[in-house]
Amino acid sequence: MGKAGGVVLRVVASGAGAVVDGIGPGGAADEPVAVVGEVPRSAAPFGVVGAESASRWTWDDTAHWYPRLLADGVRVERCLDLRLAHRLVRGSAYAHGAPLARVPAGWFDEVTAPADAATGASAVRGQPVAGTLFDVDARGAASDASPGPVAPDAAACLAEVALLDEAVAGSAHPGRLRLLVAAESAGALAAAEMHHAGVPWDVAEHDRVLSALLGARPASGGRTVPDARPERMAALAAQVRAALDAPTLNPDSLPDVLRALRRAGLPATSTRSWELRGLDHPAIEPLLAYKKLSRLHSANGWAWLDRWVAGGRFRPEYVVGGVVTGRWGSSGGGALQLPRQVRSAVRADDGWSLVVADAAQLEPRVLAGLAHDERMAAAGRGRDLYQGMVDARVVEERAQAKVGMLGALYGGTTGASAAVLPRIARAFPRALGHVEAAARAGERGEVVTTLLGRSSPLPGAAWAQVQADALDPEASRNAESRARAQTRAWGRFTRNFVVQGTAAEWALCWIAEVRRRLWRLGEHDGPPGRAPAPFARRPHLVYFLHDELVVHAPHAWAEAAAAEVRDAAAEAGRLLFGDFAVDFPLSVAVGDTYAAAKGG
DNA sequence: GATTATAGCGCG
DNA sequence: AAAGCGCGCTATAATC
Repeated sequence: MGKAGGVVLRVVASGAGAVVDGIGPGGAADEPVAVVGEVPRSAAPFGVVGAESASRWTWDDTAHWYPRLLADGVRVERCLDLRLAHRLVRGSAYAHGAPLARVPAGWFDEVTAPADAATGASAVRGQPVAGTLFDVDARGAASDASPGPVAPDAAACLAEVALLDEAVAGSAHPGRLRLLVAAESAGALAAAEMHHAGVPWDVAEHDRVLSALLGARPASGGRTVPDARPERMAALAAQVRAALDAPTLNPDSLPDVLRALRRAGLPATSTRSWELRGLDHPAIEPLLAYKKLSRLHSANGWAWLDRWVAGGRFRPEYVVGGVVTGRWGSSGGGALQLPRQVRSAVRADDGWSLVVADAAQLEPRVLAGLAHDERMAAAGRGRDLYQGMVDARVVEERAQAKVGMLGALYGGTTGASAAVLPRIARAFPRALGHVEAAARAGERGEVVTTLLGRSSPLPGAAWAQVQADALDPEASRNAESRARAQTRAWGRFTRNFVVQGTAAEWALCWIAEVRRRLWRLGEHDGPPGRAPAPFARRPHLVYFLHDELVVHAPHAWAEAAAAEVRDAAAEAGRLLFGDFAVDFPLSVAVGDTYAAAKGG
């Protein structure tokens, strides 16, 4: 028995592949804890998974360990990800006085662990890393050049647990921080599981979409042809060249295009689509069409398909905590930017369905809860929030509500948004007051914090320098206006941070609840599908996009899964806002493809 | 020749 | 028709 912070630890097995399991004194504040130094090839023999589902696996980095377990078909119910927890708690204004905040930056402060690339690559093929499991951990002993921080061993993990426990217990909001850490950790599990399961991808359908829009695929066999554009793109390029009387124009070269436009007498200052749309010239239409197709071709065309889809699955890497606000990032294939054009290629396996859910007006609803704005919460209760604003006579039309609300969240100061902002401010003074306060704090260079305790970064040294320059008595007007612009920009960032960040917390709770509930549904007794173990007979998450998720479920279980997704959203709202009632309605659709389910 | 920066556009 | 926030990715330009 060892004691670390308020957590009692019990050694289950030790040595190479050490697993340390433990049970805390009880209560939500002292969850059972397991610390894993190294994970054995299959952890099932240790009996800490499944049968003892109350255990909370604790490890340095979910993204490093969990893919190996999943490759063995092992699912972990709960975990504490020390790296994610460290970054959250250390950076949180709620815990600013703790010793944790003063330890020197080390391995736990890295955004992503160096060896993750290899782990991810192996998981892409659904195979465990052969022969490396008990080898020297490559993360600390990096091949050559820069050594970097050393990966923590079990003792370092235990020390980290103690520091975290102390910091959270002594923080301004221990309950919120615990929920945040648990939700972030659960998100890491979900992210690894989604990578493992993959998005079911219909390559033939994707190819049909591309061929229909782009025309015949250019021959790629043999050597590369210099001007090997798909048929439709080549035709449009020819039209643009003809219209601009520029026979050698490369439509992919921005300076080239800009020069040609100006030579044609057009007042273009850039080649951005929205600017081109305002110009009147026969070259514009084919140029815009070309750019649209070019984007599809380069970002999500055949090359993308070849590179990112294998075995009927798209397996992006989700980067939990990869965005300052707490949203996830992604790497590999642009998972969070899948254009609508190709979403029909996301297709359930035979005998399976997709449940596609997205949270309606998530950010404004979160703001209502965050600011305890009862009138705003009421406007969204049981209905579309923007329609509710029309019904309450805040604005005349739904579109005004939407554009005005977005302006409030982002700090818009111009156009239609600014025009309706005063009416929204009058109707919802608490909500608007909350984001205004966040903006003012940011303008003063202060930190702002989400509901559960994720704090914004401080502006960098360059920011301070610009501010200092402007205070110089001999500062130019230019320097002053630069400083002012920068101040306002940081205010817009912190204004949005509290809302986007708290919305990300809601989404983490949602996805955590969904994965827990889906697993509880149990195994379907039909034949196994094409999903890898442990999900072959179970509904499972396959895609997550900020306020939207997709579940892949055996056909007969799709409706049950959809119900769980809805209930999970309500639960997420309760977890964040407790007794303050805010509705979080979802649009949920069950269908064969992502596009169909979205009504597109 | 290899790297880094930029413009532009996809998503929420 | 876009602005105001947050991202990732690609092709090309610029730079070493």
